Amino acid sequence: MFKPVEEQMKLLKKGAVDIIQEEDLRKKLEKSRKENKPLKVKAGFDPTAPDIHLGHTVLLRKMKHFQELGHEVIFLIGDFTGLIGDPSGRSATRPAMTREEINKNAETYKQQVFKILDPEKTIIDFNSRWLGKLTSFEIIKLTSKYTVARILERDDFTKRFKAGLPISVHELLYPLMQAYDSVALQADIELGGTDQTFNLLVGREIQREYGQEPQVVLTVPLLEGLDGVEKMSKSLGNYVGINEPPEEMFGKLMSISDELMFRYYELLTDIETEQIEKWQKEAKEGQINPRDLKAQLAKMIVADFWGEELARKAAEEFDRIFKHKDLPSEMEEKVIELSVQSGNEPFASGEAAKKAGQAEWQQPGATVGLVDVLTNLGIVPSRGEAKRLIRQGGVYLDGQRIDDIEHRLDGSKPEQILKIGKRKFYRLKLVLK
RNA sequence: GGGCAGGUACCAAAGUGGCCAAAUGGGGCGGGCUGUAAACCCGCUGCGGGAACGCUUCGGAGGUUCGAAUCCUUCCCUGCCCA
Repeated sequence: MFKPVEEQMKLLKKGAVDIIQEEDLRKKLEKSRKENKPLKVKAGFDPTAPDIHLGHTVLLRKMKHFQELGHEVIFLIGDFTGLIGDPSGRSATRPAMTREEINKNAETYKQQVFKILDPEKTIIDFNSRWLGKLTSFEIIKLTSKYTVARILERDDFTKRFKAGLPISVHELLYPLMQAYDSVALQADIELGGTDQTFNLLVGREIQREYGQEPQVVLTVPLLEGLDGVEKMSKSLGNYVGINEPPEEMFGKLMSISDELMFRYYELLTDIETEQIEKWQKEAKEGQINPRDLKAQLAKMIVADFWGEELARKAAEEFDRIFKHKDLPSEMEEKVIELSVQSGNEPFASGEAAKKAGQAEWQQPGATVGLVDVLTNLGIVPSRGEAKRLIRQGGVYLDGQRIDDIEHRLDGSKPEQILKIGKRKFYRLKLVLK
């Protein structure tokens, strides 16, 4: 039933940063094969992000590898630990979440992970199931199995400690709680991003304390976000959500740097490393246009979530707009109501306008200022922002740049294409009221 | 419990009675160049106003002053040292 150990090892090692200990993993695989019993593979997810993005999929893909090999994958939602706030990778205390938020996010997770994981083979669990039941006595017993010095070894804590930043006591408990998850589940393997290494290792120690065979820790790299520097995260806004529409996804992926593109190939596709390296070389030597490679990557990733057909369409749409400088085939429609009343009340009222020699403002008929259009439609947050945008030449009406902040629209053209910056298009409708 | 140092815009960080809507850097946005890449160049970046200017902002609340981010009181928060 199970594939030969070395064959399994090859797939599992692909893209992994660390396997602690590799020998232990091999042994576990051997035992599983001999007894024809799948390994319990656990990966914990913090319920902070309501939307799964490509960063999460690096780990999900690794989970899928285990599923493909016939092992039991547990998608653990840290609903209890979410109440504490994971300090990993943080320079500040993470705010605790409410029960409602967590539940809502957990639901979203469930809906999304199956775009990658096999629903038949995935067990979803919540750590509140056991952590919520621990008595004070048991918690203290758990905490007695680890020392403060060891917890402070952790990078995040050390950094914060040295920088004089606050660390709350409950944060120190986090690694222990997560470790206890492994005890409760009797996990054979725990997966996580490299930022989780410490927590995962504590799991090994604590399992030993509870008389279990320590889990194997397998870490995957953190995916850099679109900026190529920070890790991909919702809060940094440098992410590609797996629920995003194909065009959106495609566009975002086309905006990444060349360097990052190869990284994404490595971590987000099944392309062999050798092939990626070859492309890298060819791009450098000018044999391949990096743009084309990027388009291929974008297409592949979009296809993972939306299918080939939609991916192809997204690519076409992209070319249409940016290569051929054409209009998108679909644009959001925005409607503005014009009324004679509003038209007769420009910025300054009668007296003031006259004084300033701005009699032309008094034109009869229904008009609306472009600045008002932008703000009223919620395209920009404030009028100042709208003016800045116009003044700097970022606003186009029917392809023509408008850089006059006093530009007004009347009803003569009931429908126009409003373009903001390089990539935002709207179908603007003026309705006379 | 005592002593010390701090809390400034999205972030970091200057400013220590008027010239401060607040230097500088990062980020963001717009423009240019491009391959919606990187690098680079230019501009903008509290709110309202075409502008003059007005309004709100420097942890919270009070106060001194013609005038406060800057001085005083008090409260909250953080770090360090001592106990």
